[in-house]
Amino acid sequence: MTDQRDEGSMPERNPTLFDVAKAAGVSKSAASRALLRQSDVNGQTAERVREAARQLGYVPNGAARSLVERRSGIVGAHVRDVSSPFYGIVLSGMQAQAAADDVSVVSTSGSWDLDVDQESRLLKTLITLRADAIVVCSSTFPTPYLVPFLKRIPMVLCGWPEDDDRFSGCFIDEEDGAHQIADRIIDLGHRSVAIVRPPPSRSRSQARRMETIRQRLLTSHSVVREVDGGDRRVAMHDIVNLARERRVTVVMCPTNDTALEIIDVLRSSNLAVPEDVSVTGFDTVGPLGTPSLGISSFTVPAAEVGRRALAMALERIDNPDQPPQRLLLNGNLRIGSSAAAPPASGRRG
Amino acid sequence: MTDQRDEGSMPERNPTLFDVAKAAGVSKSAASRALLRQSDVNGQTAERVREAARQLGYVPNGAARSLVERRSGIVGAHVRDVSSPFYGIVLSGMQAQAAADDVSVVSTSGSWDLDVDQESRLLKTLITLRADAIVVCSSTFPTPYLVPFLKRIPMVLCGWPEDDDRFSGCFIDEEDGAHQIADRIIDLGHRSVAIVRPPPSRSRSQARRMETIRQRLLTSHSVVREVDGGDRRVAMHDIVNLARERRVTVVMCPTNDTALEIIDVLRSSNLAVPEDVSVTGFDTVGPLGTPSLGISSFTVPAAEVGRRALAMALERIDNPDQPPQRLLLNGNLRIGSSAAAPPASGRRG
DNA sequence: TTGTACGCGTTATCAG
DNA sequence: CTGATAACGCGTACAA
Repeated sequence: MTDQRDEGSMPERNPTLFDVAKAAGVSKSAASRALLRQSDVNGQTAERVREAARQLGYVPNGAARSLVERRSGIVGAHVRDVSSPFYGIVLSGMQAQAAADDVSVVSTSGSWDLDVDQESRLLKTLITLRADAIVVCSSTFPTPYLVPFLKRIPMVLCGWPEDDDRFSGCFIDEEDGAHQIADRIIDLGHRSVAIVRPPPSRSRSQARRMETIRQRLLTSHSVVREVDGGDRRVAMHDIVNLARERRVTVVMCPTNDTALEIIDVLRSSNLAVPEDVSVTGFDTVGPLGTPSLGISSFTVPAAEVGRRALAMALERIDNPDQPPQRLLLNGNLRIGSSAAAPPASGRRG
Repeated sequence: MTDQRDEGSMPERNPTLFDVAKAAGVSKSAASRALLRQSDVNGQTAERVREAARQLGYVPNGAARSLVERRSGIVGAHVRDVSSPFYGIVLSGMQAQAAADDVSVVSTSGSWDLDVDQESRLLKTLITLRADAIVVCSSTFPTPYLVPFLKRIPMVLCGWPEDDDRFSGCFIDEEDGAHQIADRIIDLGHRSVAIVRPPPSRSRSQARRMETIRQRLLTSHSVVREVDGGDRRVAMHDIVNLARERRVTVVMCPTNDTALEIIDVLRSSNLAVPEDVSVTGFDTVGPLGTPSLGISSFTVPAAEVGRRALAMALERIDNPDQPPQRLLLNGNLRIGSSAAAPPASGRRG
């Protein structure tokens, strides 16, 4: 029954439901019902309460509400690397769906160099918040770490494919994308291909996608030369040499960032793209997706992935016992001005 | 004193402190003290409690803790547009600082097309969570909407400058950047300049930065032609014509995305960059910042802005009554291969 | 050192 | 229609 409180150092305290009730001259319960717009409340008093709430700038305390309602009304999203345009757009998509379904999405995030402990901490933040569901967007966090929570809270993975079939998830069908772009390069007539390997620690999915491309190329008896992308300077040097000596007619990259950079380096070395050598990227989203840039790449529906992942999460909140469900979304291959048929003098494998 | 609970539809319930205590054969309070590593607790029992907590996979309920401690231990970040590389990197910077200071950062986010109501909703989410402080990264959300909360919760603005001096904030010194890049273009000898205006609704800061550039150019008696960036196709058409007719020798863009696209369009139109026409961008972060692309631009310390903004927020939690504090961080001008002296035949203003 | 009792702000139940 | 009252899970004086 404390009516007085000790003022902290902050000038003003967040008004509580009690404050609103007092101002409206009713009890907490009546105020609560009025604000929740439940039916069994007098229109007069209800209006008084709402007015008082507005005057005071009342915002309900989610902690208290979460405690008694046993649900927080928020969905947590963990995004390993927000500075990646792909995941930024995924997050935007989730937000759009959230607005439509009247839930709040809050996210924890980091950068590409997070280690497992740091990501665990971020996930624990979401668990501590008692998010009603969690969407995990990280292509490096080992799923076994998530398993203990799987029985307690709906979880869905999101982004690039994850094999663990204990989990639900919404993914880009990247194997299909890798096949599409490899096939197209073969169709164009290329048989001598350089592929750029990303540093494996940075992204499992990038490594895997290039491996898939390599496998596919080999089925057409192409000659595939691998360039280690670990050291950027060395990689650029190697690529220019390969192209200049006509040992490859196309350079395939794990991302569009890399492709863009390589195109620039090649042109600076007086090699014409695509006349002398073609270049391809992957996972076009954001600014690098503008048509006029013409990077040949696999364009992915990032926002759609976010939307669907959130929808899956919400569905699992209502029905937590359903079996894991996996959704693969297709991207589109777009051959822009950075790729064309190999030059006539190009070697054949 | 309820010992039994009704199992919901979720297979397993989150274990509570009570569960841990029961498993360790002690009371809730003892368990609490053991987990909080307070001193007045027997080493034996403490270990038993911690073991039980580990066995059960206990994660404290943040709502309950927040309620009793009257602080949530989380800092909220609202980011209007996470798909923008700038804010993605700002968020990464905040996260780095948060890890160092042992606080959790959770964020709400959207995309560039959020309206005021939607952003209000997102902010209210953070207030409802009772975040201990809030960092607002939005160059369009009107500060008056924030004022009511200013007295209740430490807030700091972050990103591009905001004039309202009731607020603390950490910003890029973009006026300086605008001056630097304009001055440099003048120094290179350009006197006929096209500047691309962004659609004003999209970003106040972009509009303002171009206006600053324009003002600065006028001091050197340059001829400034404005191109409305609202319709991309029309803008591109206009720019190509201006360049082809030698009515401008340089095109200045509000962002690097735009610059990159324009460079590509110009080159496709058989205009050499920078030989025939120079192009500049702004706010280089992320993939578009790779040196080899050579976009001439103002490069900004986005991660640093995030770090400092979070540090300011934490400082205000401890000392909420301090007056508003503003921090301006400088970027670096980098003239890459996209800008050079105007061609000899370039007109003079 | 340990347990008991209370309160944080809210919703839900049940008497009036 | 309204107002007490009991939880929700946790930290913490206070008593043992």
